[in-house]
Amino acid sequence: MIVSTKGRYALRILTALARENGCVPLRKLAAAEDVPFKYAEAIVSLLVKADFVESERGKNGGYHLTRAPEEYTLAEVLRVTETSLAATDCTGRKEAECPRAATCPTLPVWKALDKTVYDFLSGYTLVDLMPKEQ
Amino acid sequence: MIVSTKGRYALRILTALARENGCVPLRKLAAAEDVPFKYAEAIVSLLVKADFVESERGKNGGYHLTRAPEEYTLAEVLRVTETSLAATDCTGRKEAECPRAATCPTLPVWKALDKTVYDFLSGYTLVDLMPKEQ
DNA sequence: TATAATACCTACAAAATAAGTAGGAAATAC
DNA sequence: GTATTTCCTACTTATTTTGTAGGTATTATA
Repeated sequence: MIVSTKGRYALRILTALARENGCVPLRKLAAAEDVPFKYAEAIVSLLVKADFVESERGKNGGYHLTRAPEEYTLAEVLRVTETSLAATDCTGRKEAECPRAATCPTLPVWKALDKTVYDFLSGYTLVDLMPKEQ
Repeated sequence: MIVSTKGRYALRILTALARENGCVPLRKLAAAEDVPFKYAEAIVSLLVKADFVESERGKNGGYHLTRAPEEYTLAEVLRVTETSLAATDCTGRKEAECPRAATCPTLPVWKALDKTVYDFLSGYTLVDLMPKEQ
């Protein structure tokens, strides 16, 4: 699988933030988006580290986006939340390990697949995940 | 990840078979391709069920392909060996479960991604995984 | 200044999946 | 009848994913 529950939760949280204008407490976001609150905390901490959101602490605190929604591609977001976006370990976590790599005829196929997926995910932004009004 | 160790082992076994003309015992294939023998047994049993290979039992037995190597697309093979080729649970194992499905704005994106990956994998066959002679 | 609401942090636990093993029964060439 | 093979069931181990528990630090506001 390419996109885990965690990644989809991250996208839900970000799109929920994109609908608001001010600072939104996580408890509210998590409840609205059906994300377990404590898990949401772990996820948002990744989003803060990646500078996708900024936090305000203390009472009335919460989170807000740091950019316009159309400036978050799915590729960028998922690269942060997924352990690996690579098609296989051969091009992901164990890329350096494989003794076959130099001559492996399959490796170029996985690399091309990685690029295909990455290009696809780069073609969508948060805006594409927000229900249109009509 | 899209393609597991199991799937890659299956492809190795099939390409190894493609290089031979007769019936090859699994013990030899597994040794040549660095696949743990017992795991290889489990994998080949899937390949038999999918009619990708045929077996001959008893002494001098083994396996052989049922088609020409160029008639096995990666998509076909991996659909058999991977738990799910879907980009997410939303389009895979839990497709029917999600109460959001009817209105989810993200679902069409995952479906398009699934198609992109599937089309990519349909564009390669075993032949593309076999080292060229020169 | 106390209180309540929030972000933030570390460690742990549970569930699911992937990867691999063990031990044999059934078939077949020789 | 023996050696070699496929085939079958069940189990084990490792890894990853998905969460949870319990607190500390920060801040608005009554």
